[in-house]
Amino acid sequence: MKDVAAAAGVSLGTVSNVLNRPAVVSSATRERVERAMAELGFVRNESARQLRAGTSRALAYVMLDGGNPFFHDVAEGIETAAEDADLSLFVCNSSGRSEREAKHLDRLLQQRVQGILITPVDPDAPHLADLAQRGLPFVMVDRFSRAGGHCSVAVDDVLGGRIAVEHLIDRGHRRVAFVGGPASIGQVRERLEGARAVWAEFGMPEEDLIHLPTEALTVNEGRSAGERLAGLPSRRRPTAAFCANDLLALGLLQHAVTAGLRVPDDLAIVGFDDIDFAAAAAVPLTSVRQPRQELGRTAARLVLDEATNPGHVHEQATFVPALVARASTGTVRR
Amino acid sequence: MKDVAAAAGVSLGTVSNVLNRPAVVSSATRERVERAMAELGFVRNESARQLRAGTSRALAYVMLDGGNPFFHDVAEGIETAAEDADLSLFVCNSSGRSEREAKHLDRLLQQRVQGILITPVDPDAPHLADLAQRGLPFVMVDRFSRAGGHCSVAVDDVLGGRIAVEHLIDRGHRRVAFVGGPASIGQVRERLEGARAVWAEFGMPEEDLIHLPTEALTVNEGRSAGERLAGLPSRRRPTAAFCANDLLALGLLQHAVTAGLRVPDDLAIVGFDDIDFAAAAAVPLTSVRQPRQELGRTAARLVLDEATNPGHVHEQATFVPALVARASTGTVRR
DNA sequence: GGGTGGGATTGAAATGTTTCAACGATCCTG
DNA sequence: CAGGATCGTTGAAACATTTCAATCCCACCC
Repeated sequence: MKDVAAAAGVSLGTVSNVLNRPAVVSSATRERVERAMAELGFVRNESARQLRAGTSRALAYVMLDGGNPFFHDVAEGIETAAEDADLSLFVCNSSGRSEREAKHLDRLLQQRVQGILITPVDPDAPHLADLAQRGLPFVMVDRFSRAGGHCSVAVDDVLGGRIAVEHLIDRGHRRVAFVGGPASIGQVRERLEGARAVWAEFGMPEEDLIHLPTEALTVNEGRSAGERLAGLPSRRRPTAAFCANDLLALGLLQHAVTAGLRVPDDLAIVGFDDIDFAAAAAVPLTSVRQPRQELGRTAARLVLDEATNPGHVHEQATFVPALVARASTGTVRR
Repeated sequence: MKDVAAAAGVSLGTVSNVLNRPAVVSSATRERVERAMAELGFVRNESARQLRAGTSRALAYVMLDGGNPFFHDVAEGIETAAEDADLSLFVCNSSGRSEREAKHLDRLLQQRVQGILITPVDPDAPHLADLAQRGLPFVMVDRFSRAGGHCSVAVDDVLGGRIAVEHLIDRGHRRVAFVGGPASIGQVRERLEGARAVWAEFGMPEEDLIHLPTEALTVNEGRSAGERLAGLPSRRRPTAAFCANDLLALGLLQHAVTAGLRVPDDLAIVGFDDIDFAAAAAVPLTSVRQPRQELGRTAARLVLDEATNPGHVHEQATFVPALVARASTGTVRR
C-alpha cells in the first residue's frame, strides 16, 4: 500500500479509503490509485487486515468423514452461505479421529476464525466445551449434545427411522433388519429407536425386527452385514433391510447382487441420507433424504448470527426427513 | 503475549522465546511462562505471525469437482504431506466454474499461502499464468498445460487408455465404445488417443471403436450414454464400453442393469480412476487405477520444494496407471 | 473580505507477533 | 581480582493494514 500511495502521489490513508470506502474519495484520485494498484500488481495482505480487525474473514467446517459424500453436500451448503457473507470457508476433515479434530480446532482458534461448524466425533468431548467457554461461535451439524450452550442443526432421526420402516411395512415386509452401528453414534441409536417404535405401533413381534450391528457406517461394513444376513436360517431371514446410512446400504446391495439375490424381490433395501450415489446405484436405492445443503446453509446462518448479533439466542434447528422411494423397495410383497 | 509476559514477570521477548526457541530459555522461566499461558488460556495469534513472517503457514488445493470422490482422495494425499510439514491446507472447490476458481485464487493470494495446488478448469487460463508470473509456487494436479513454467503431476492417460482397451480386446471384445467428453478436457482426449492406438495396433477396424461423446464426466451423462448405446442397431452395438471416468461408468452400469442387460455378459464396462465407489458397485467395476493419494503427496512435495528450495527446477511427474480387473469385465467372450 | 460548512485528504496510533543486537549476570581462568 | 566466555533476558524495530481525529482547501454566503 505504501508503494501504491507513492506511485499515485497520495497518502496511505487514501489508498485505504479507496479500498474500504470508495465513496469518500474523489473519482479522480480513486482512478489514479486504482491505476497504480493495477500497475504494481498490488494484492491486499489479508493477515494485516486480520491483525488489525482482530478476527479473520473466515468460517470453518470440520467434517467427520471426507469419504462420505453426505458431508460434502453439507459443506457446499455452508459455502454458499459463506460466500453470500463474503467469507472464506476452511474445510477440515477429522476422518473420525478425535485427535485430528482437536488439532484442527487448535489451528482454527489460532486463525481467529469467526465461527466453527462441526460434526464432531464425540459431541461431548471436552475440547468442544472449551470452544463454547471461549465464546467462539460454534454450531453442531447433524449432531446434538446434551450439554447445550450452542446451536445445532440436524434432522429428526427418530422420525427418519419411523418413515423408513413404515415404508417397508407398507410394502408388505414382516421381517426386517436394521443394519447399523456402533451404538455410540447418536444417529444410529435414534434411527433404530424410530424403527422400533413404529414396528411396535403396527403390532409386529419385537423379535422380527433384527438388529445387525456394524463397526462403522461404511460400504465394507454393509457388505459384511450382508454376509451375516445371508447366514441366517431362512425362517428368520428378513425380507428387507433398513440401513443407518447409504454407504451401508450400497455395501449391502452389492453383497446381495453378488450373492444372486434379486433386489427388491428377495431383499428390499432402504438407506439413509440420500446421497447422489444412492440414486446412481445399479438398483436405485430408496433412501431417507436429509436436506443436506439446507442443513449446511442453516448452520452457517446460525453461526453468523451468533458472531454478529449480540442478542443471539441458541437454537436447535430440526429438519424433517423425507422418504425417497426408488427401485430397491419397488414391489409390494406377496 | 503481553499479558502472559506480565503474569509471568518476564518480557515479551522471553515469551516469544518460549514459543519459538524453548531451548534458549531456562527451565524455571519456561515453566513459569507456560503456566501463565495455561492460566490465561493464551492462543497464539496466527495473523500476527503471518504478518511478521510475510507468508502464511498454509497450502491450498483448488479442486475441480467436489462431487467426484477422486479429488478428495487426492486432497487427502496432499493433506498428509502438508501435515508432515506442519502446514494447514485450504481446500477449495471450483465446481468446474472458471469464475469461482478465479475468486478462490484471488483470496488465496490475499492470504499469502505458501503455494497452490490446482486442478484447473482450463490449464491455459490467464489467471493461472498470473500466478506463475507472480512467483507463487504452484503445481498442476492431474492436468498439464502447454505453457510450462511450473510443476505438474498426473498419470499417463494415453497409457491408461491403452491398458483399458487392451484388457477388453483380451477379453474377446471386437466392438467397443469409448464413452467420454467433452473433448476440451485433455484427459478425455488422451485416454481416447491411447484407446485408438492400441485398437489399431491389434489390427481392429477403426469403425468398431465407437466414440459416444458426453457433455460432462458425471453419472447422469453415463446413464444417457447408455441410452444412446442401447439405441444402436444390434450389429453395430458394442459388447463393451470404456468410460473416461468411473462416474460415467457407474451411470452406464445403472442404465444397463435397469435395461435388463447382464454385465459383463451383454455389456462389459471399464472405468477410470478406481474411486472407492467403483469397487462398491453392484457389479464391481473394472477400472484404471490412478494412485490418487500419491498424486496428492507428490504434488505437495513439489510445491513445498519450490517454496523452500532456491535451486528448485520444475518437474512433470508422471505416474503409471494400473488396471484393476473386477466383475464388470469378468468373462472372456465367446 | 471574513466566516462558515463540507468534502477530500492526511498522519499517527494501534493491532500481536518475531527477530536480533545489546545488555547483565554468573562463572571460570590465569 | 581482572578479563573473558557463556548463558539468559530484554527492548525496540518491523510487518501491512485500518481507523479516526485533525487538517486542508475550496466554494459559498453575508
